[in-house]
Amino acid sequence: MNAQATRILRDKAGLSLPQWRILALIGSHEPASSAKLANIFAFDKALFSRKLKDLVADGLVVSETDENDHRVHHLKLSCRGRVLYESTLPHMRARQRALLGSLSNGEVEAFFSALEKLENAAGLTEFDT
Amino acid sequence: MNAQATRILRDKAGLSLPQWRILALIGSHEPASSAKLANIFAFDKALFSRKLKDLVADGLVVSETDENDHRVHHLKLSCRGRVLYESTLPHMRARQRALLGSLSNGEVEAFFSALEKLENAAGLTEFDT
DNA sequence: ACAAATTGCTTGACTGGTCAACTAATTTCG
DNA sequence: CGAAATTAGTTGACCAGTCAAGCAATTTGT
Repeated sequence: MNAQATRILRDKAGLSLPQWRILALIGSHEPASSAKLANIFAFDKALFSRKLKDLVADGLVVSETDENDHRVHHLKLSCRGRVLYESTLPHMRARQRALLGSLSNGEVEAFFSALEKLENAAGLTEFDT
Repeated sequence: MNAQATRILRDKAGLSLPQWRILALIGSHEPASSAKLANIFAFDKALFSRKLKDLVADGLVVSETDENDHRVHHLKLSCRGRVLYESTLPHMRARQRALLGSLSNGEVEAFFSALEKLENAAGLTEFDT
């Protein structure tokens, strides 16, 4: 599944998967969001920092430091970034529909429910024995 | 979940996750199996080769080249390897039970069924549009 | 028999991802 | 105020995993 997404993004947008995730995160959380807000999305801050740097270098994202707090950077898509985001989004939505379309609504719900339970079980089990 | 397994293996056996997977693969497919047989288990052959080298260097696995075909290596656990395998297996089985125990039998079945469908959908969808 | 294809495996180069240490800016609190 | 704790973000080091190229042994086809 990962490889599929990677291939689509490379062919359609010239982006890596983490780059797309960040671009989409910013695109869907504008007008302003700091990396901290993105951090809440279970996205490693180190990876975020590095891939964001690429996006800024490519001119897809503009980052300007806050006036009051010089630590925070406000991120938004550049014109090119927004165009790329909006032209890529339909492809990724289509992929998502195609993936989830192989399952019934009930199956989708059960799948995510089970996944969540597994995650919780993995996190809570201590195994000090 | 991955991190949980990694921590258990580090604490109980001093193994990395891929090392354990290889050790368990050999341990459960003795008396003899070449890396090719392991390759069928969706295990990247490059990673297999490198991690196997570590296991051999650590004296947990013995590798002897086939008499007739000098390309293939027959792999089996050393004494220490077998002891480690058999002492680690219960911990990993307990983990698996704890994980799957958070789900009903029906949920487990539905989860793997959905996962398989998703994998197929990802593999088959072409997205040439 | 012997060149060409195949097979088993190794190596190199690269991306993704995680953790810990670090810097700098800011807030908290005695 | 000013030292200590917190927060935002960067960097370094490392492991997992994948892909392609390579090498040597073997099989195939003529």
